[in-house]
Order: sequence, then structure tokens, then C-alpha cells
Amino acid sequence: MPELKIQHILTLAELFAKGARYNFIPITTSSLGKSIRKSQQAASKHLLELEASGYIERLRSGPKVSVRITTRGHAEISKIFSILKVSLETSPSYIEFKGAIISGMGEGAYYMSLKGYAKQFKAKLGYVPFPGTLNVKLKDKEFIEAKRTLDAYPAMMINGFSDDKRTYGWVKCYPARVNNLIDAALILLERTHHDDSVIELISKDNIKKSTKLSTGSQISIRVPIKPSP
Amino acid sequence: MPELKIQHILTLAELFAKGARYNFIPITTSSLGKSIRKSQQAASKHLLELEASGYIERLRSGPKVSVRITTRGHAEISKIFSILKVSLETSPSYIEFKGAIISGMGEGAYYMSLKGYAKQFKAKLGYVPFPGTLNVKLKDKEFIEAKRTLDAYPAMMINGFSDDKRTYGWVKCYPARVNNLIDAALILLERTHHDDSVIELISKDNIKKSTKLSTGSQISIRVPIKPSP
DNA sequence: ATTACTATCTCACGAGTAC
DNA sequence: TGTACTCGTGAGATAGTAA
Repeated sequence: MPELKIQHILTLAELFAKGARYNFIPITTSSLGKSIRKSQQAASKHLLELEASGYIERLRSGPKVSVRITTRGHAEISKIFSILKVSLETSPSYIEFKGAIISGMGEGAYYMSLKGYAKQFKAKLGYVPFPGTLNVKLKDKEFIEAKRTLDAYPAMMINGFSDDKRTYGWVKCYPARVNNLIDAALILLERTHHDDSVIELISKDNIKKSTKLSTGSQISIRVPIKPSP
Repeated sequence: MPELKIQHILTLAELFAKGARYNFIPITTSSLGKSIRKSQQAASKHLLELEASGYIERLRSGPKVSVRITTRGHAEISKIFSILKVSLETSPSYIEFKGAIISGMGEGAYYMSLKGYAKQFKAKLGYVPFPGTLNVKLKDKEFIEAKRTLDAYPAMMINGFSDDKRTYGWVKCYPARVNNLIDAALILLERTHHDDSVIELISKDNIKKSTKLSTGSQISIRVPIKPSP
């Protein structure tokens, strides 16, 4: 009982598409070859091998040949199909960051509680964040790369503003979950004093308190991603 | 822009299953090799080629290597997936017979209107069939083969019986549609005077009349099949 | 026109091994 | 441990051609 050869998948799928599951469908090796973008000879060989393995049956009526897929053939391609289905469907659709909490509640807290930001947070996030950002030092290179990737995804924009002293940059806001437990928002700032390896989080309440974590603790942050069509 | 090689499908699916769509996942070529039932070298080559084609990205952090699937990689495997999906889902699930109406309303009519049969038809089909069977001479070898295939599928059984003169065989009954228009039933008899190339149909009303067809007309009969799990 | 043989070529894979 | 090179083998594809 040989397994379905990987290169026969498209051939079998093509026969399926032509309706050959329950009925004998007339087909020539050259037309089949064109459909699978291979030569007539390759199509011929595919049919011979699929027949030898019991995945299809053929019937000659004089010059014409008809093909039908067997139950075994159906089972084999269904198997491949569900492997792909499971792979694609169970794939988590979030970007995850891992790192350690670092101190730095001071400065971020000041900016985030400015009226110009707070008003927008209330309007767009639905709450005024706890006055203070949670800063996380990313653990590995791949999380820094993930941050760049995230930057390319559409975000909720908090606009910059200015008072008579200075101007304040925009803030990109991504809904996130801390330790798969606490709802928060990962924020990317137009102007930050941190380097690439630090991310900042805001939340309704004090994250350190609600997670009972402190400076140095390892945490996970997940930002959900809508899978593209 | 090279197309995804067919033998890379399972490798890419495996990476997907490991969650490598949005996050860099640490992986070794030997473990990947085991997962795809190929050698470490083959896995290494797959990754190199997938990377060269822009379907995955790799990141080295010292000795460790992490892999992430790109949007392009996602698109490619989705393409393959939908080809299979469409092939499997649009596949019609009926066995079709084509042939010409032949005369022979006499004998079948007699048997089918016997009380022993008629009572069961009423109970199991919901109606007493028009007294007379429609006989169809199958056009090609594949339809005769299809008849054998149909015989292997479960059917509604009309039991045989006997009176004081003789015994009458069982009848297997398959719901069918004539010319995708009229509901009928294809019947397989334990004892028939026809050869393999003829099928018989019964219906509530006179099929010839309701289809406005006559002896010699080509017709199509479709018997729906439940796709196996 | 078909299908499928033989010969040839390419390339996928695995063994061995360098790093 | 890792990855990825070279090289040999054989499977898969095509060209040419027979039936």
C-alpha cells in the first residue's frame, strides 16, 4: 500500500475537479498534461501509477479512455487536504513578544497622562490608561524583528498635538494580552527614548499589580493579527 | 517569482502547524526532517529554497535559527489549499447514467403492480409507482460499470415474497432524478430478464409523459451518493 | 488522432563530512 | 550539538517515437 506521491496530488485534484469521483470521465493524457502544466508523457505516467496504486480506475471503450477516482483515491487526497486544513486553521494568529519587565514608569507616565493623549485614549480605547507605561525589554532578536513586523500592520492611531511649549508625536496602539490574561495595549511612539529592544504597554489598571509581577519578571505579550484574505 | 515547488508543500505546512506564520519559531533541520519524513539534508535544502523564493524568513541568534513564514508563503500555500478545496467541494456526488429509452413497459408493469411489491413501495417510497417501468439501454461501457458500482451502495430494500404460484425476488431501490427534473427510483431486481446494459426506473407518474420523451430518446439518470466521511 | 515505450536529462534526496 | 556543502544515486520529467 504505497502512499500517494506528492507530485500526484495536483493530478488527482484535477481529476476530481473534472468530476471523476463517482463517474467515469473521458480524458486524454495530453489535455490532462496541459491542465497540470506537465507533458503528455508525464500525465500518462501519473495515470499509470495512480492506477497501479489503486487510486483511480480506467476503462477503455475502443479509442477513448475514461477515468474514475476510487474510494482509496478519495481517501488519500482527503488526507492531504486535512493536513493542510489543520495546519492552516490551527495556526495562531497573533504576534507574540517575550521579555522582562524593566523599570521606567516615570517618563512614560508623564506623557501618557497629558490631556492631549488621555482624551483620545478615552475616545478610541474606551478608557483612560493607568498613568504609567509598562516597559518590557525584549529577550531575543526575533522579538525585535517582530516589533518591526507589527509596525507594518494597521493600528489605531492616537494623533500628535502641541501646546505652547512643544509638540508631541503620534502613538500607534495595538490591542494586546499580557500573559494571555490581562487586556492591554502595546504602543509604538513616534518619538521614544527607548531603543528598539523595548516595548511599552498601557492598560486600564496597573499591570504590575494585576499580574502580581515586578521588575525582572518574564512576561508574554500577544497582539492579535487578522489573517489576510 | 518561482512557483512553490510541490515537494515543499508539506514542509511549509509543517512550519505552519508549528505556529511559524506570525512568529519566529526555533527549529532544527533534523527535527524538521523527521517531521516531513525526509533527511536532515533535505529539510535544510527545503528551507534554503523556501527562503530564496521569499516564502520564509530565517533569523540566526548565535547557534539557534528561527523561521517565520512570510505573507507570500502564506499566499502560496493558501493557493494550493483552495485548489484542493474547490476540487473536493465542487465535485458532484451522484452516479450518472446515460442511455436511450427502450420499449418494454409490459412485463415490468405487471410485476411492479403486484400487491406484494406495491404495498412496500407505498410504505417505503411514499407512493405506489405508475404501473410500468421505464427501461433505458445504457450507452457506454462506463455506465454498465457504474451500475455495478451502484449495486455496492446501500439501498432501500423491497423484500421478495411468494404466492401460491411462485416466488418473487427482492428489489433494490435508489432515489434518482431523470434529466435533472423528474424524481424517480432506479431499481435493481434480483431476477431480471434484461441484460447488464439496461436499467429500469419507476416513478409516481408516467415518466415518458411527464418528460415528453419517447422510445429512442436519450436521457440522463442521476442517483445521489452520500460522500463517505 | 490516441497511449505509452525508450532514452536522456534534471533535480530531489541521502550519505559523508566540513564548519 | 547545529547547518550546509559535495557527490552519487535514482526518481521524475521530456523528447522522440512505436503502436
